[in-house]
Amino acid sequence: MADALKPEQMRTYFALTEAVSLLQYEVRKQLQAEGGLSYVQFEILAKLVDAEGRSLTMTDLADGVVYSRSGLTHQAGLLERDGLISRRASPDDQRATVVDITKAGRARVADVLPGHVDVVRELLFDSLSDRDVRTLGDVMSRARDHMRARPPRSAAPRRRAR
Amino acid sequence: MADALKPEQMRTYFALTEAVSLLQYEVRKQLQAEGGLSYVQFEILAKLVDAEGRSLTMTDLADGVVYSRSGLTHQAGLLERDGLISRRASPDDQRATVVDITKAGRARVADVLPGHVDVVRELLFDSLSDRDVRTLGDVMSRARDHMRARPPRSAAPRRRAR
DNA sequence: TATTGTTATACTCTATAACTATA
DNA sequence: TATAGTTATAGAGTATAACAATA
Repeated sequence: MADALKPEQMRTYFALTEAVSLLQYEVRKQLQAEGGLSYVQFEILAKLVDAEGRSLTMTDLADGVVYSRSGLTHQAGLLERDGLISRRASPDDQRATVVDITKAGRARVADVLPGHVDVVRELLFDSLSDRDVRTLGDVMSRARDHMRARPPRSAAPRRRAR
Repeated sequence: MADALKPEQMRTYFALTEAVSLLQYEVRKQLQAEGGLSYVQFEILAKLVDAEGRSLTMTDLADGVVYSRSGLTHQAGLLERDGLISRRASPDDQRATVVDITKAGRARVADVLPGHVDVVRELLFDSLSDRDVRTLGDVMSRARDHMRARPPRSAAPRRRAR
């Protein structure tokens, strides 16, 4: 429980958070401007597109998104209001809600995706070599898996400040 | 203007955003739980601590933070209300507001920093070798510099979706 | 009893625009 | 005219807790 990070770790942490913050800012702006979508809404639609026809439950959608259930319900409500998704009771489990993406939803994704990709490429990948990209992917995949493997969100309370 | 990222780029983009998202979630939770601070508030205090006595203007603080002026004013107002910073007119430029961190502000940072560092180490650095850390730092520093070098926020309008 | 999902509600964050004051 | 900062206001996101329905 040392009280500081090594200088190299500090530098890395700051570079990582700052770069990602800049990227996120631009990505959010693009999604909003070109598709009227929040980032979460885009994530939901992208997951549904990725599901390739299989319909997903609210729980499936929540999985991997670090939001509360009610937050997801809210966002799904907005997407449904705009006709981008539809919801219905699951045939298998009457408690579950099954979500499908609509034609309009797919069209919306198709609308914003090119711009989204442009932003990511221009901001992030234009400054990285293929080798950098692979290395970055390896390192961050490892980090992500490590974080995912942690005890959920109900881990032991963090150390007391003192 | 190709319409897709290479598979390797996709993988890297997803790993990066997912890992950082998980990290941010935990960091925010920790700062709120142990110090009642939003992430932005913590950033402001950290910048002031880092300034080592030199006082910063609101513009200095806004620099590097991708928020609106009014947002910064709001957050600074909260910090001042809680006695963590103080504001006064600049002696040099009457238009400017000079911000200083108070004793209580420093104490608050000292309170939350250990827990903050713990979270970052446990979630991020525990899964990375020293070599990974250096590489990640190099790559993300380059990316950050590239993003910072971009035309501000008033760049040409993004490509039209089509 | 546990799980799925929604609702009601309240709070926080952020942005836009109008405004004051100084350079 | 341009810059520094604040205020007022409104909108969007998120969370908590209570709730209904099903497993």
